[in-house]
Amino acid sequence: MVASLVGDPARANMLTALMNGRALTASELAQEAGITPQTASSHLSKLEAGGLIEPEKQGRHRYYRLTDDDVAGVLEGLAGLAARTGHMRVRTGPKDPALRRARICYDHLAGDLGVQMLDSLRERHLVRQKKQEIELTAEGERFLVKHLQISPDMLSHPRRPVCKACLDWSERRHHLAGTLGAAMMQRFAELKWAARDPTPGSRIVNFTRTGEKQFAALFANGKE
Amino acid sequence: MVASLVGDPARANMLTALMNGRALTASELAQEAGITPQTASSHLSKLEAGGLIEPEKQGRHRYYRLTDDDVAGVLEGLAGLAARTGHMRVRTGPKDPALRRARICYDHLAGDLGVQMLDSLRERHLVRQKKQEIELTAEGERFLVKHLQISPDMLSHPRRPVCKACLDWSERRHHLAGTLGAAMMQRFAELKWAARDPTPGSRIVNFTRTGEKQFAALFANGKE
DNA sequence: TTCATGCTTCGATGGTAACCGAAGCGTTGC
DNA sequence: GCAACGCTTCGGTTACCATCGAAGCATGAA
Repeated sequence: MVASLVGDPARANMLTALMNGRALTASELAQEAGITPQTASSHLSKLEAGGLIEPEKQGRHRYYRLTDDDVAGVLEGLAGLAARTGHMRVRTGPKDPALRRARICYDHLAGDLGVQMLDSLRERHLVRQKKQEIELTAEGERFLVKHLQISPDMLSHPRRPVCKACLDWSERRHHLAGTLGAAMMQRFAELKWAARDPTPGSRIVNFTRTGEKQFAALFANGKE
Repeated sequence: MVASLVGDPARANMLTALMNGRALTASELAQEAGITPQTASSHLSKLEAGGLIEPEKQGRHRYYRLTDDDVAGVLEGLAGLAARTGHMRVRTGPKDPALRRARICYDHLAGDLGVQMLDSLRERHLVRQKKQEIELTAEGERFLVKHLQISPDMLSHPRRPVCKACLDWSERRHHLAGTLGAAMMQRFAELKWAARDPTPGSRIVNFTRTGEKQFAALFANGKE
């Protein structure tokens, strides 16, 4: 049964580590799960037999990746159910620091930097938020035009809200979604501040050195 | 962890028995799983604590049902993965023929007819699919407007893809999910082609006589 | 009240599987 | 050749948890 495979904490940690789409070696996965290589080897053969992961030999390394998007989708679903009950596993969210820091969520910025950005906008009254509803203020509109050359007209869409709060997987706090969230992410890419990781299937967003500085200056946070 | 709950064979059998959407008593579930009532009781409290099932007291009976469609959806997904490896549990898919033919998966159409629909769309190049990604073609958009009065603008959603492949529990093949899948199911209901079974909690979708004809005409399949 | 039914709690038992140490095997590099 | 490295296999230990018998606690019927 597939569920029992995912049910074991060690295996669940391994699968979580593979959720970013990249392949990892057996030893890396062992370290992720906090177990010895020989135990990990046993787990990995079971996961492979169950069709959840696929191996790829490369020299003396063995890389493992999730079999396909169906597997990833079911794992997301399970994580979703787990999150509802509040009975989250101890290790919450992605372990990969890069993935934690900045990643793509659909088409906008998520992770540490995404949360920080929304915090900054809220703190300086560039947006107003109550619950999931976010509203762009007049100052906010001026800010966007001045610093990011984003005009409010570009943002309206028949069915999609301009601003929306999106719960962050790793941070458990909100980041900015909606057409504005997407437009800002696109602008960061155009300005060469950041780019999606070239690895196929990766959700990591890499910031350049200067991009990170500019970003930090623009979205400074009072608490830091 | 949710997965470990589903992982136990006895609990899995109970959940499978509940997959038709109806509520069953504790003793019935014990019999389904082939265990004594006291063991079943222990399992049921765990499933309830995990948020997978909900109890309803009625006299000296306790009826249990799946919490909601999300739970059913994730269970479908797990069953789909299990089916792929050939390591199916003895009880394969839904027993009820009506459930096999057409049922609700989250908010879209699943079962024999759901799979047939996506097959037809793909075959006539109304959608393009590679793996889990499905894309609506220009012809597809025209088709939707002409035959189902569904305009593409209605479909965009900040957090949900328009099209998505969803692995079918009984058929082991994909059917159509996403906002389009939901919109089409809704349209079928509005056109009185089909309706969810009135039994509370049931996931069966009943097609009317004329509805079935219209559906078959619209989504004819070359192989049949 | 008294009894029957449906379900839960308690306590003890047993089987399964995760886990690690040690040894084995294949690959890479010197 | 030899050594280092990455991973797997084997054996034995341990911890967890599913399981059931017996008793307890409700509800409903007589």
